[in-house]
Amino acid sequence: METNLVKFDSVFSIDCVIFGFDGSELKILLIERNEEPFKDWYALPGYFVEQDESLDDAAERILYEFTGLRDIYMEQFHTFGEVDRHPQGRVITVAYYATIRLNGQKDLESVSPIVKKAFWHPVNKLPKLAFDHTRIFTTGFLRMRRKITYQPIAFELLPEKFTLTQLQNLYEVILDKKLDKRNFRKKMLNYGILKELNEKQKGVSYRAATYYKFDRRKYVKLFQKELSFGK
Amino acid sequence: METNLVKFDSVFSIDCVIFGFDGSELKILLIERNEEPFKDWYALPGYFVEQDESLDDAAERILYEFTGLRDIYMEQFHTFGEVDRHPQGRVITVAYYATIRLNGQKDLESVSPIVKKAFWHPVNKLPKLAFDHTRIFTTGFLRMRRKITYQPIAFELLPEKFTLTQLQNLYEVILDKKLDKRNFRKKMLNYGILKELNEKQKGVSYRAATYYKFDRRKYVKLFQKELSFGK
DNA sequence: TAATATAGTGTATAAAGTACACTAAGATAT
DNA sequence: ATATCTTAGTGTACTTTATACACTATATTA
Repeated sequence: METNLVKFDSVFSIDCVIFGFDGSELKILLIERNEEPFKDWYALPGYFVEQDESLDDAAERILYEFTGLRDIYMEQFHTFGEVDRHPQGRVITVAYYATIRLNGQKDLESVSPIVKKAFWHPVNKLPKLAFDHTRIFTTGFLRMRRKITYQPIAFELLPEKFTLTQLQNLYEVILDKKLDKRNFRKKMLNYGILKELNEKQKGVSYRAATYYKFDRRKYVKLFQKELSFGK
Repeated sequence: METNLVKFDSVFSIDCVIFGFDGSELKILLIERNEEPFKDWYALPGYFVEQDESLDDAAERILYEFTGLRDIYMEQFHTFGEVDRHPQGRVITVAYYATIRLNGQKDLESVSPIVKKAFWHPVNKLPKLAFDHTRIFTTGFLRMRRKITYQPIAFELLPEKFTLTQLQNLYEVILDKKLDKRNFRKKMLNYGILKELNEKQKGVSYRAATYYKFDRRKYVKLFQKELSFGK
């Protein structure tokens, strides 16, 4: 793999683990690399941080350049600094993750020559990824899974309007287990962060489900009071 | 402040937020700097990562060199990468935290010329710190506070043998609120991770309390089953 | 032996989580 | 029109966990 590549002393990079949900499958955003090392491999969107930009800014810029996605709220989750993780030199990478909704219309379009294409891939049956990106993905996935148990981040993955069954499917996919329908609904509705809409599913060949949407204001209120230890 | 300092392009560093508890006060480990920039200022123990060491290794080494402490389990919690956070150039720092017990006997002793001295300082009334270390400390403190609500990390801060009242004091200091004695004891004992010892306090001028110790095996068992969403 | 200071204990109530199975409604085929 | 299919939608009893609250026990010292 190591051809006649430039060597560098030490650089920072960013890698992004972007989760998306299409209603039934949980996906992750990958790119196909157009540059050595790991040319033609699949990888997480990620690249070097510039001298004059903060980590958060770099994450936003790189995600845009590689995939065309903008205005995605990403959160840093871990920094990977093994000595040999990059064949060209010492690269320490700060990993970010985000959860976003997949509307069919959002086309991915790279404006970077480093990227052959960007695409969504189901998180099950991930192919081998470049560098240590498989490990980065796994760490990010576990972090996201843990977070969903104490913050209802699942809403960010769903379309604007969604049914309770879709919401439950998403939880089941992420947690990888079946949940009880009645208990799930009770719990979610009790949070008080769902608005029932005056609208039902159309074009389904069975009883149409009611659509809900997410009340972002109440969500913020509810989850900003930090967990307390009780009295 | 900026004298005729070396400039560097980009480097990684480590900073450590080490919490200690002496039975009544929660403290943090600080150093007094013996080197520009911020010579004579107080700061978190932290320095540059070498080319050939991983982040975790660097954290361990730097903590030892600066304070004499060894074999401390530290956990990475955030990476700070603002462009101007270091006056000499672009320094991205990976912050670690740990919670340890303060036995009087553990003397702090720096073997580094960069450090004038290392010492424990109460987390209340922290002095102004070098660089953005106040912010790093605050982020670490909030992380630790959150963690204590779902993992009994407090045991790592206490001496080998401790009384339930000491344990409760610690929780009250960290959470900054009073807890109910009976409920606290019930909850802690219910975890099943405490062993009651056949030994009581000595030299106190009131009824002596029973000592407990922490059953690390049961602890690990209990808190390795990840939080679940229920059924 | 009285005073003081902290250790140690129980019970009733409220809230949250869990287990579990049937009816309702729309679409489609006959 | 009616029977069939498929998913939506609902309630209740039980268990577990959290909360509120005040007195007795024991060691030390005056």
